[in-house]
Amino acid sequence: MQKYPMTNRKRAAYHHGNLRETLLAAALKLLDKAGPDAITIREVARLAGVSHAAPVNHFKDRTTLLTTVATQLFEDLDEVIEKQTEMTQGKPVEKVNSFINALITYGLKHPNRYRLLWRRDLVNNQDDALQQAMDAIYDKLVATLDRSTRKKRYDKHTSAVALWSLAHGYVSMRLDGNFVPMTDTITGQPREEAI
Amino acid sequence: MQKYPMTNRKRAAYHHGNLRETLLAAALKLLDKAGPDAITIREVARLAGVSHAAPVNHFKDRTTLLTTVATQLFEDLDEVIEKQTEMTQGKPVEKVNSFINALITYGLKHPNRYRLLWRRDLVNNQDDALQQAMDAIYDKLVATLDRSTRKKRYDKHTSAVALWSLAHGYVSMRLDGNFVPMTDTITGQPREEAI
DNA sequence: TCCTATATATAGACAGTGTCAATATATAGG
DNA sequence: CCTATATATTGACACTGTCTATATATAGGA
Repeated sequence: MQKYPMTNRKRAAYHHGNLRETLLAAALKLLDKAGPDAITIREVARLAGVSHAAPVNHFKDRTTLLTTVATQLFEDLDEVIEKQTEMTQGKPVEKVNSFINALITYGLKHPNRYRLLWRRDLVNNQDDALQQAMDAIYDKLVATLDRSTRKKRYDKHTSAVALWSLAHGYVSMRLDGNFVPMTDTITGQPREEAI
Repeated sequence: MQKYPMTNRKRAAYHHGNLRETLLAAALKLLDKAGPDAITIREVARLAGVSHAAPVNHFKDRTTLLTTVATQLFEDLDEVIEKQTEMTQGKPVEKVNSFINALITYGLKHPNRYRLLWRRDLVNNQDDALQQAMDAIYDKLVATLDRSTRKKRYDKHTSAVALWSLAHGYVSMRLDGNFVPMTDTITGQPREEAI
């Protein structure tokens, strides 16, 4: 039993039935293939097989669509990091290691997703869900960091921002192709074990 | 004696005479005012008082224009850094300090210029002049770093990339408004003396 | 079952964009 | 003076995001 009847099996009905998710999937596909700028309302609609104005019912405008995509990506990243840090044994500081490694690995593995994450010009930075998703990751880093040291030489936010900066700067430059490609210059070891 | 006669003092002649520089100045103005995306061929032409297709004679396309602007900005930055490090006294490592400080200060002082510097999607990354301008700065950091330590614990490129990453990541996040605005969390001192 | 409010879709228009082609005008050099 | 070349204009095209008006489908109450 279908929720929305179709006039025939091939053509979608006037009402798509699941357009919101279809649009998000199409946007993600475009993102991976051609980067953040390739996500246009009209192309996404085209991929979903609807008219160019249909998406407005689910996303007020392009910014809203991209904000939703970015939010989902942050949530994905959070999950990845969660898994990585969770299965890490040893001293607490090893969890910090895992955290940063997961971040870097994600960036190098999904260049265009990572790029969208930091394209503040493409999203609504005031969006609650987006802020929450970002905060969740940052808070996790701060907490992990806080548990990793007995004597606090630096404020935990200081360390968190410094670490995150280092990782983000590194990934950005790797993705941009700036400077030397440097898989193992930081530690002299394979990157997956670096930092 | 003007190079190109004018029909009257108000209206520019058919031939502008100095359009290339005028376009670059207009682009910079737009950049500072409204960011990289605000630099459109047509708006730049409008500011210069020429038709929308006139710029093509000086810049093949928008990417070429933005590449030229970015190149000039890198050259500017190089000069600023040069001056800062040059007038820095004390141990060699103080020059490294100055270098990074100059970089961060530039970013916080000229947010939109700094943003353009790292918008690889807007420029032609294969452009010789651009690459040369970028390399000049990076090479300067490597050289400064190399002179700052007797015993090399790390490869100089390793240190350079790490330092640059840290600074760039930090500035990016400050400009994006991510996390806490943190003028002095890194050292507990005013930023101009930090790192 | 019908009726209506609401959700969801379409089509068409508008202003804006980059870029191209055809054309016009100015300048430089023999 | 005359012509090649540099530089500018106008107009067109295919895109874009967004808006309006309109059409259709669904859901829920009478």
